[in-house]
Amino acid sequence: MSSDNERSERPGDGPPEQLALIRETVRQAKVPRAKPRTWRGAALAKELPVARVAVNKGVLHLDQFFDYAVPEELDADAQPGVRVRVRFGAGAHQVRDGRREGGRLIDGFIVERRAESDYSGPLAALADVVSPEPVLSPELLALTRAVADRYAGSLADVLQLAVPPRSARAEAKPSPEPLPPPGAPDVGTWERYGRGAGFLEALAGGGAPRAVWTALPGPHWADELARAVAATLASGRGALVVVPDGRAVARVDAALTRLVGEGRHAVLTAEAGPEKRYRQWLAVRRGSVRAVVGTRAAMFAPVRDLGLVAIWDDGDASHSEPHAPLPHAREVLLLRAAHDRCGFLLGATSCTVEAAQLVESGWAQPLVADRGQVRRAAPLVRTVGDGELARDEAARAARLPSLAWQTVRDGLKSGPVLVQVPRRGYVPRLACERCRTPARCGHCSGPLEAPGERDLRCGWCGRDAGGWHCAECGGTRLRAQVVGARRTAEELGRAFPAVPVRTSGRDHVLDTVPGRPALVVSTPGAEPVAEGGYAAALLLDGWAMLGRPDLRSGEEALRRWMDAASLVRGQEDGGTVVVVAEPTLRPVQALVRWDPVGHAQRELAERAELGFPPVSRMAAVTGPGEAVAAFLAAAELPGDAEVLGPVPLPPVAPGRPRRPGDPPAGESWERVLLRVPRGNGAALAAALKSARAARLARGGGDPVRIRVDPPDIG
DNA sequence: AGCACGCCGACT
DNA sequence: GTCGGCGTGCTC
Repeated sequence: MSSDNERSERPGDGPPEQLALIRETVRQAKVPRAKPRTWRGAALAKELPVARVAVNKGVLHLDQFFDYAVPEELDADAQPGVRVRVRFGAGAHQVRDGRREGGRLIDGFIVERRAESDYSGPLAALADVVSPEPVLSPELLALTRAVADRYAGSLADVLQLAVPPRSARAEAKPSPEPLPPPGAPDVGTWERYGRGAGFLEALAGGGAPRAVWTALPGPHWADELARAVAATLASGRGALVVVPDGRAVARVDAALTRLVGEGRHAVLTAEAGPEKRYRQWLAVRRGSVRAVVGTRAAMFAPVRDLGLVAIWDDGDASHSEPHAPLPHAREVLLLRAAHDRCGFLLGATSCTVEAAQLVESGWAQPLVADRGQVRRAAPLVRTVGDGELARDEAARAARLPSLAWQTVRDGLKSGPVLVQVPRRGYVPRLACERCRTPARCGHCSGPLEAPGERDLRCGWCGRDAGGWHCAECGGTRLRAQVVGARRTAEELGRAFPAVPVRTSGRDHVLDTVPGRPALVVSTPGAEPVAEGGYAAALLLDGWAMLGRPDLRSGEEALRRWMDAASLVRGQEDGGTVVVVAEPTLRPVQALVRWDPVGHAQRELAERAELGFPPVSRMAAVTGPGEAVAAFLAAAELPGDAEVLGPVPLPPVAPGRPRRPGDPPAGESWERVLLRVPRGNGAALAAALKSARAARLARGGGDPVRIRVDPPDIG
């Protein structure tokens, strides 16, 4: 490539034939040699002439380091951690016109300078040092290695996630001088939690406490996170906070600025352009700022002397990285906490089973408020079951129960009222209009769907269900069990014509709304914060959330309800929430009692009984049936690994957004689940990795997809 | 992934 | 005899 020639022929480079070094012909190279080659005749670095390079190529069986010779001209710049270009490929040994030809130029990172190589063949020379900026520190290398191993992925894939693309302009700018550590903050609203003050003190005193924090509902969580960061900064160490989205970043950023001023922390989000992002990242890497708040990509931020890693709302799906090897921010931060022996804080209004397990295993202490605090902060929650709804004549006409109407009407007297509706695109579950029995397929009992206005078919087997009648009451009319955001907004708007209606959803997310009476219709996750809190909330998406046949559906429904209900005033201030869902269901009861931890503990106990994650570690292998079978036959799985399946994967329903791991359109794939006891996850990942490497090396058959911690086990 | 080496059939 | 098919294996 011409650009390469330009590089290697720039002034200051040695003569190409010298760079070509030490290379005898390929034929001679085949002759067995007793000793490694010497660098006869080549102008090489005098000290440590070998650079060990992590080659940035995602191919799995190349997941190893390669040694290159360091030419004298590159000696000064070729330090550990810098980006380099190297020739890589079978042609790299060819010598033509005294210059090494062939082999593609690819990117990599120097991980180490050494005196000699343990590779027996002749070494090629580094083609170039891209920049003298050492971006891959030993700590970041160790972390990315650990993440790759945890997820049976390659180091190169993880490096791609961890090290942002270079921007020469950003590198040219010097980062600002670091500010001295701030003073330790006072406890603020952490006093509401039993061990909250002690947790902050431990951080400020240089300790490494680990906690799962169940945040009280209300607006204080961002400030409380910021105080944990400030306490860590006060100890002279760095801190890292990962939150689900840009709105949450902005809240923590603002709280942190109030607490420690500007210049002590960096914000890392995808929203900033690549150059700005790299500039912020460099400021962190260079030690100019000691604290980071950001979205999931920030989980790899190279914070110096890490004293605390924190994650907010770990149940939020955006903490799952959608690029290979699909790591989850919580798991990456757990690896960092273990590796760096730093503090760990997992906070959420609700509670995932994984969080409950960190407490149950004794690894983390719980940070919870007592029931009195909870009662003060949480709204009054009331339920309307579907049966009740069906018997309620007024509700049938208006599609909303009278309790809900009453709550909205009362709430609007004193402030804004939040209405949480399912996201558009959720396929509404259909039910008998008269008795509310879910409509099921006569052949396979799958749920019925109405993709068009008129069509009616089974969501599992696809059979037409035109002549449906209710198996319970003989009714022939159906209703959607959830109502769309727009229609609900319209109806409520018509019912309260004097009140403004605002909507917040995917296309257009409101950040805040004023404290005046208004109807605020929002999809889950997009709820704006109301000044002074909402007077009331109506949670209408219960059917959509709980109807899904997913292990997490209960936890997920509770999380979304609690996130919305947290924006409502406490019950002392009249805050009321009405949830339209069957009151006997476990997540509904947990919402009424405001007991997310108890819910997670019960889920965890159930998973333990069934051998489900996180009590066990699972991995999914998917692909064409023969490929999955061949892969399993060749893999040397750990002795205690259970093989579940294979089962055919349901084809991707038309219209459903594609997720990573979905088969290509039109293909039918199979899936096998592999299960090992907790603690043997590393062995399982290693076995999967070497099996895939062997398969790729042989070039045999269709590739399979491997997913550690599959999210959607039935 | 590329790319070269190597051991088999049709051509000057 | 030699050119070239693409099966197999390596890349510092």
